[in-house]
Formats: sequence, C-alpha cells, structure tokens
Amino acid sequence: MPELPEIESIKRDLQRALIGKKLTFVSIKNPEFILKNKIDSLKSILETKLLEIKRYGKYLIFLFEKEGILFHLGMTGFFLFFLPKIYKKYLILSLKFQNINLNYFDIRKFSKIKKIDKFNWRENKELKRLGKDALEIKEKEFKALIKNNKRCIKSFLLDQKVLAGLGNIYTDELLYRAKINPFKTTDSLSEEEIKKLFYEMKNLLKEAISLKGSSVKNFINVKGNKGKFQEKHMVYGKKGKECLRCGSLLIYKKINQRGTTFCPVCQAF
DNA sequence: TTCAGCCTGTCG
DNA sequence: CGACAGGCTGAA
Repeated sequence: MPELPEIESIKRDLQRALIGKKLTFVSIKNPEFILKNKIDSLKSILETKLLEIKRYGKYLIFLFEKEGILFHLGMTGFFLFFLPKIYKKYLILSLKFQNINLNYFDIRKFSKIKKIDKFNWRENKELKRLGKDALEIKEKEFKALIKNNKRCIKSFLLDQKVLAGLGNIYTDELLYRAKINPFKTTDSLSEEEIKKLFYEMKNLLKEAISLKGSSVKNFINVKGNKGKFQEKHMVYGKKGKECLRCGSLLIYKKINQRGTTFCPVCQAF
C-alpha cells in the first residue's frame, strides 16, 4: 500500500508522539506472523527509549537505545494509536510507550519486521540492497543511473534496487507529469526528458508529503485519518476517463505485472 | 524478464 | 466466479 510519501507521513506522526519515550510493554498478537519474520523476542528493546525514527525508501526504522527494528508495510500494513474493533483481526503487535499505545496491523500480511543493528542500521541486508532514496538523490546521480540502464522507464522507476521509494501510484503520476510514455526505454530519453523527470519527481513527492499521502483504498495514518493527495491524482486508477490535459481517453496496460495508466497522446511513445 | 506466490478484500 | 489491489521474492 504505502509508498514514500505515505511512509514519510507516518514517520513524522510517530516521531512527534514517541521520540524519547520508553517502550514499557510489548504484546505479540499474531505469533505466526512474528515467527515467519524470524523475530525470536523483542526483549532487547523493552524498557529502552526510542531515540529516533528513520525512513529509507519505503522502510521505517525505529532506533532504540540498544537495538533497532525495521518495518516494511508491504501492501496493507498500518499503525494506529488506538484499536478499532473492525481491525482487531489484523492486529500483529501492540507496543506501549509510557502513556501511548501503538498498534501495528496488516490485512494481507505482506509486511516485514526485523531486528537490526542500531549502530549500522544502513548496513542491514534489506536496506543495503536498496538504491538511493528518491527524496535524497541528486540530479547527477539520477542521470547516471538512467544512462546506465536500458529497460522501460516504468520498470526503472519501480526498481527499489536502483531508486528507493516510488511505487505504482507515484510512477504513473510522475510519468504523466513528465509527459513520458511508460514503455519508453531509459536509453531513449533525451537530456531534457531526464531533467524534467527528475524535477517532477521531487515536486510530486514533496506535494504528496505535504498532503499526507494518498488514500485510495486502505491507507490511513497513525490517527486513522486519510491522506489528501488522491484528490490530485491525474491518471492512477482513472483508466477510461478523459485526460485532464487533452481529453483523450486514458489507457491501461500491464508493465511488470503492475497496472499502468497513461495518456496515449500527452505521453505518446 | 517473466511469473507464480505470499494473503485478504472488493468490485464487476 | 475471475480480476485486481500503494509490494516484493525467488525460481524457471
């Protein structure tokens, strides 16, 4: 479910509420899930303070005094400061930070939770194989990555090993804004197009973060509220509708098993 | 590079 | 009922 802007929104909400607080109680509500994630126990973080929360790509990293915990929310993972009845059956983990309860849920159970080394958290196996974070990457590095590649631009943007953070919503929205056909190969892009792509990516992500992410179906933030960026979507989930720029009908095709919506005219091949 | 698989829900 | 869903992995 969540891509970079959603994870960043979650991170900011969690930070505001939890930094400096001591983890006083942990309760595992779905032992099979925790077992599958190979977490033997969470004792090492109990009774220690939460010092920092980081985001890298679509990962969230909680740094406690002695150890870190990494979360990847998959398609349908979410945190809430309360426990609604309707979500009880999806509850994985309950954490108590002094006076605040934090519950972690996952509907489809594609998420990942791991204990990681606090000091070298970036060296963790999962994080190490990610490319540069989409918010942090510099124009020069972005250019170099693109030139070093020759598959279609959509697969390139989606590949977390190259660029971390973009998912299906934001790649479609980005390619629409940059007026680039998702099937175009990276080596066919002009300097102009690459530059446009880079700046549109930064703007798109910043705008999405400022509106607290996109809530198309499941995404809710820590307080249970929806994001607002879905109101700004131009193509995602709009196949068959008219392009807001030129009026042509938006087309839907699959790329890498992912639904892809684009305007055949504005984003001509 | 493709494609089933991981799971659960919803929509047509 | 099948197709699809903000993701990702591992095997052919």
